[in-house]
Amino acid sequence: MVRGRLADIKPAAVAEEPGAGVVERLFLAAEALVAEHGFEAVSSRDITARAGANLAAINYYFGSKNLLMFAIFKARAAELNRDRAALLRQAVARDPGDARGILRALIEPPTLWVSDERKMALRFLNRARGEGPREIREVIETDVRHLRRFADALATALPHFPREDIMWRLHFALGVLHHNSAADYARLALLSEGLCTPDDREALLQRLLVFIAAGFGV
Amino acid sequence: MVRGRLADIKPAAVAEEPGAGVVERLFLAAEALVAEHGFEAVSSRDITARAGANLAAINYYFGSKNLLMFAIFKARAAELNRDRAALLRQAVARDPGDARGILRALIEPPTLWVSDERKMALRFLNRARGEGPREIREVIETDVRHLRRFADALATALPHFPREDIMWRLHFALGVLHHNSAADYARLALLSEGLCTPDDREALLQRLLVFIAAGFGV
DNA sequence: AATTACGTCAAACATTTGTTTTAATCGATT
DNA sequence: AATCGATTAAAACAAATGTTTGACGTAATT
Repeated sequence: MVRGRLADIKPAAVAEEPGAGVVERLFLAAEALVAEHGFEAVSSRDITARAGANLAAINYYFGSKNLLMFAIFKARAAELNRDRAALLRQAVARDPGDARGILRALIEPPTLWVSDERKMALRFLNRARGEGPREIREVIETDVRHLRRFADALATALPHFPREDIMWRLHFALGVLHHNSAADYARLALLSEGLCTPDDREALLQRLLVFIAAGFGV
Repeated sequence: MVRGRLADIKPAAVAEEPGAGVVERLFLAAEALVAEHGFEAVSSRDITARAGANLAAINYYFGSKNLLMFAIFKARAAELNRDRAALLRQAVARDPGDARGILRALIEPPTLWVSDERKMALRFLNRARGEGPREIREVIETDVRHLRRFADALATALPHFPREDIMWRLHFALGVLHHNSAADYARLALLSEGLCTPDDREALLQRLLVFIAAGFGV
């Protein structure tokens, strides 16, 4: 009786082919369902039905429903952080004093993730922040290593800023970025009478960069 | 057999005295519990236990648990909107071209709501945005009348801005404001190594105003 | 005093949830 | 071919959920 083989799972190896393994299908089904309907609205039965798997599959392969969610979160958060870290490295290597480049490294990945799978990943991560299981939210709250890289880079680029200022503004900038769910865009589209849509991602990236960089005075 | 007396309820009349009526106690208990633990973590039994009421009281007085949540949401959202609208009126009457004053009207109420009851109300509203029942989220998405007042005022104050720009920046500004849960502050405190805490509300208001006004170029 | 409406209470209801169990099935290796 | 481990399948499980019921008491009204 083998159970809870979480250690064996390679979360990055997620294929989209319909004939993919059960583990991948569960991963993608859970991610898409949560992205669309939220954590609480998605049951184990919904996930296994969409994945074409048996109800027991989640517990067999992941140990529990929450561990499945945690695996998805870890995989997607790692992808996002990796993209951001790479851009941050490039920006700092190019010019350590270019605060705008550093901010762009923070903004660009979530803004330009536009493939279907990536969109789902982003919406999953966005939801996880507020609705996700306690284990996930704790990681988000307590693991600040990724953000500290940006804080340090910004402190170097803006030596005249007190560190407290850097932190607060970084906090505000993250607020802008997290406020990017489909629901938020729906309200914006309604408010602007269809004038503002998130379709043109390059334009959105520019708007975000201009707004946030202005907040940093650069 | 009388049931679902929602129409009779005056949500604004919320007293804090321990001897208050069952309706008020249910209202405050549900609000506080949701503020602290989130919508999904709070059951009807939790609420009635905290309110010192019978399990059936929620359905008797409000018709259902969701209608109770909706009543709380309506009451608190109305309070917040009323405060903001009053400040907006004053700001525009003082100087229709003062964009910063308009933005302050948007920022000040949620930032200076510091009494225990008000803090609970804010955390409830913040949670409602993402985790709340569908009915609440639909109202948030579709009822943009309140925001449109600010958009119009900003458009008047900043005539050289294309309306699209106003809308996007207002959208970004709301992102900053919504990003104000206890969890977010916990992460900020950790990230800044205790440097940044939301205790000094006047200072926080100033920081928010500076950041957002800069985003509007004013 | 009788009646009526209102409020409270404990109990039960029907669902749905995540998880576990037990058996059957498949596939490769011996 | 036989065996053994890994996977799938169906069923059952216990716990928790929101809601409803019907009885009981009480206070006001007729």
